[in-house]
Amino acid sequence: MMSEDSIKEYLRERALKATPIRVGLLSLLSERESAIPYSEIQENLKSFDRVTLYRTLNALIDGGIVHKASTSGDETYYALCSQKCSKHCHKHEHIHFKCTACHEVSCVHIEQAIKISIPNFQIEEVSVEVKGVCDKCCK
Amino acid sequence: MMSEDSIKEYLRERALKATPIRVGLLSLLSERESAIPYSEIQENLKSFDRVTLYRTLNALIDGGIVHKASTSGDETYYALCSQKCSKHCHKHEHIHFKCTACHEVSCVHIEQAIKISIPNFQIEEVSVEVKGVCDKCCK
DNA sequence: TTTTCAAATGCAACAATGTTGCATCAAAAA
DNA sequence: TTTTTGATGCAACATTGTTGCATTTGAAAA
Ligand SMILES: [Mn+2]
Ligand SMILES: [Mn+2]
Ligand SMILES: [Zn+2]
Ligand SMILES: [Zn+2]
Repeated sequence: MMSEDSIKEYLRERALKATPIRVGLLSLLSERESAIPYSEIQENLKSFDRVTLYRTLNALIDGGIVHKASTSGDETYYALCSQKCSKHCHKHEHIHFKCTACHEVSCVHIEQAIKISIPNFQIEEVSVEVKGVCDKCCK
Repeated sequence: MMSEDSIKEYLRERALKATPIRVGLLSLLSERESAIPYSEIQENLKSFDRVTLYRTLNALIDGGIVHKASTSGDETYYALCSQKCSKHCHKHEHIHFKCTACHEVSCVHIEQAIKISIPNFQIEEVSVEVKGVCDKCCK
């Protein structure tokens, strides 16, 4: 949950104009804990043109503020990056979890570092998507 | 690489009619080591209707013969399942690797079992997608 | 071999996602 | 306040994926 002012500041810090759709998108993403599917974002920002929304998403992904949290399949989900991300370093040390009960997709930090090694392959990036039941739905 | 006859037999074993597009799709998939993106499959089977291709892909996925090897993002890739898969058990103990040099997507078996645990979450399925440089492109 | 019929196909139509070009507009700097 | 670069809206387009329905065909039964 970020205030409108801190969102505007955050954008300008990263050399992005603080336009209404950008502020709207970032407040939407910041007021949720989970990632949001494209269709729902569009629904929430339907006063803006769909093309502009796509350009906005891409601009913010480019700027290291937003990332896709796809979870293989149907819809594309979007979530806020940690403040550590930037245009030039856009790495995530978390997994994406899709709950089969509530269907929420969330970014989850895990303790164990995932180390994959394959003989004669050079590993650059590992992404892990997990399905299961989230803590809220478990209890 | 499977012969046309063994493909037909394989389909009938799983209660699927051995139609031309199914045989065509399976020979295409079996003559490659890597997964194939949808667009390329369509290009190779363009004598068939696009709708039929989609229905074929779904039927074979349903039957435990083919699986998606998505590798987060743009295109959907398809690959043959191991012969162990079936309609009712469709599990894969391998990762999907996308080479940033040759852009091939492949199913790669790894030795280490990936164990993810998150406190208070129930894990059902873990899928791992890795980017890097494949063995062919490394040497 | 011929008959039969459920299953598979092709076609038309549709919906959703995503992209590009271009004229206009506005945020932030000068 | 003016300037100007970058952001927006609109039209048009491409691709992916789905559904309904009439027609055809694979494979089993007769
Ligand atoms: Mn994430
Ligand atoms: Mn695979
Ligand atoms: Zn849940
Ligand atoms: Zn390669």
